[in-house]
Amino acid sequence: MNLRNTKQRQAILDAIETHGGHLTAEDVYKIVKRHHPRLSLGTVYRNLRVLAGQGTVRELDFGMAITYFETTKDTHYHLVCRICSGIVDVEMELEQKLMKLVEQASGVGGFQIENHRLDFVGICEACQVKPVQAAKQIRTLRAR
Amino acid sequence: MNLRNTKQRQAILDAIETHGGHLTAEDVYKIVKRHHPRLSLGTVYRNLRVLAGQGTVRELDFGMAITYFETTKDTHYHLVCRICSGIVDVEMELEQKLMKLVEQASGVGGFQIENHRLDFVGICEACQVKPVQAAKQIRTLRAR
DNA sequence: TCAATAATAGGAATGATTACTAATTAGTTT
DNA sequence: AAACTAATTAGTAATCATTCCTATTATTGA
Repeated sequence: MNLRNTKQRQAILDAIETHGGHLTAEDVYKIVKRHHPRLSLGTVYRNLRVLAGQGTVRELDFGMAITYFETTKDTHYHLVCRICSGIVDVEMELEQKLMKLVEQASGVGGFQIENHRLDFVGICEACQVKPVQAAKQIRTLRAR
Repeated sequence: MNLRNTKQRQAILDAIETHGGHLTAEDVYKIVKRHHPRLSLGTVYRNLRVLAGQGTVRELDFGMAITYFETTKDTHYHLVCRICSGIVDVEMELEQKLMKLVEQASGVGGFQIENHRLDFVGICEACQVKPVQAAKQIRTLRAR
């Protein structure tokens, strides 16, 4: 099953690399559709999975019933606001420190670690000020 | 909106505290239903959310289209197998180290961090041996 | 150019989770 | 203990992000 370099796949990757981080599949769909009007949402999902499998893009799951995607070109972690679901990037390089700590920990056994996910949950600056309006948003986001 | 101590809510919490970690809402439903035959799945979801809001249980989202729940009584992190979706616990206490590192990082601004999520993705011992059979499983798990 | 087959568009199906509502309860007050 | 009130429940319908299915199209290697 050799991968082919289709226009759609390339355009999807371009969209993710051009627009900073944290795009939903729907976001990508809207962006790419501008130049590929016949694009199908299924194509977006399929390619995002392919690209994630290659390690070209990273899937982000914050427990909000929706998946975000970003390029793996830059390494950073995320602050997720539990009120408005906003995402802020934190520049940090922890890879080696974390790996060292895990190796020392008990329970790892023969598990072969490939990568890790770390994110911080809390309340962003804006929501500390106006908590009420923002509160509605998360309910909507969580709904399916 | 004062919380009440219903039999169902207590039984749901008991189930999570009794059975180690990583239960799905469906798991909890089946366990509690044994003693509360008229239990509704919606009641389980609602109470899991209430308990998570209280900080009594922790929600685990590994990007597998399903949410796991566990008691917050013990602190540990998780190794998630990307083949069979199995979960292994790692005993480690990083809270303070991580918090110190984040404070030094750039981009945090006025964000008020309440807690964090850290998990490691890779391949468990079993799936390193027999990768083929296991491969099917994840597709099923990911399907909605 | 041409065959082989990966990928696509479009739409239907899936399934975890949430929403809704009438009936039931826990906790409180008389 | 009876009455009261708001929280909670059971049961079921609805939601919606994501996956699946299939006929058609496009890419690539020969």
